[in-house]
Amino acid sequence: MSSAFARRMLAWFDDHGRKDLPWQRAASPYRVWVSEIMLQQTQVGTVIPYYERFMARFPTVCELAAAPLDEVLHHWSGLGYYARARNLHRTARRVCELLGGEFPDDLATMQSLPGIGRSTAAAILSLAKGRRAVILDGNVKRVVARYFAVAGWPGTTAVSNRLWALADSVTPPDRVAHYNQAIMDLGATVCTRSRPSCGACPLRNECVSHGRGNPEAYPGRKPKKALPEKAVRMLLVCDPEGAVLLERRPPTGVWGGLWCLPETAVDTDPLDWCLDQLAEAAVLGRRLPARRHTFSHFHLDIEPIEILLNRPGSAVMEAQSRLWYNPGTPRSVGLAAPVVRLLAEVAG
DNA sequence: AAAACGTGGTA
DNA sequence: TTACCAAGTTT
Repeated sequence: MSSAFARRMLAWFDDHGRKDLPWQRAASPYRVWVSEIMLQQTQVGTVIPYYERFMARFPTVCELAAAPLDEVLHHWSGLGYYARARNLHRTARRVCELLGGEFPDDLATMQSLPGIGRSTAAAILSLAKGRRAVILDGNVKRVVARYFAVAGWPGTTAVSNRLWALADSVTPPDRVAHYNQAIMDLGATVCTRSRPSCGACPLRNECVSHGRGNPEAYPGRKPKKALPEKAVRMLLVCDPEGAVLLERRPPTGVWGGLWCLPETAVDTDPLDWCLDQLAEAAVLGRRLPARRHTFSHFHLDIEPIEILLNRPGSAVMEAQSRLWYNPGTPRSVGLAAPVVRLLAEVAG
């Protein structure tokens, strides 16, 4: 039995829903899974080109499992939240090697896979397998919070539990793939965070916050905190052939597993660093303009300094986690966005 | 429970 | 320029 909420949502979907997104064509658990991971905290327009490149290179879960992590991170380079890519690779190996290449049929097993939480598990089961499963992403939270006028910030357990229960109560038993797509589409295109188009909403007559004239008050905002400040120096150690020294980041933390420029404290002498780390004498090159990088949880002031070596990097002693990267002949490794920008500036 | 985890768009 | 935040999960 389906609610008026669901019936209106499905009728709206038939006329206005999105039905031609890349991951909706030939939908399969693998294709939906990759899209759902990419779409976590990331907008559709940003994801599409990454998705197309990724699926062209890794058409099946076992081809993804067989690939080196460096190549997976390479295809993720610039998308952010790189734990998603590391977990994607781990889950691909598990599904290919332990589950015979098939994704699980139940929510609990699906959710036990790395990087797949409650909402993503439900999205895969409903969108790719037609199973009734309740999703609660940012769009659903906004639609439900406004429709029922649920006060408070969804980051708290109490509000989150309430939203899950309400989302469950309006999710119909049939056509769940269309329904879940519909409520996400409505949140993305009509019930937007600011200036929602309530005149175009199929739920406006029953929407509590619309009735009260304050839909934008929902969901409640996250309490704001001052972001910590950090400052680092990034070394562009260049050899005569145009190669730049990169270091692999630790597997956890910011840019985990990616190759980045060597970082030092801002008061470290870069030439001393070369002597120390590379046993090489060097000269200072250009000083590039400092830039500010804003993460979701801190500010990072980056002070890039170019250093010139007088012999090829290949001749210089290199540690396990270092490589000489020549932008002219790029290797298939993951690079953080600020590093890509800096390399382009040095080349130009 | 709260913090960590990226990047680009928007106001 | 800064603040806010988008198809969340993990620790």
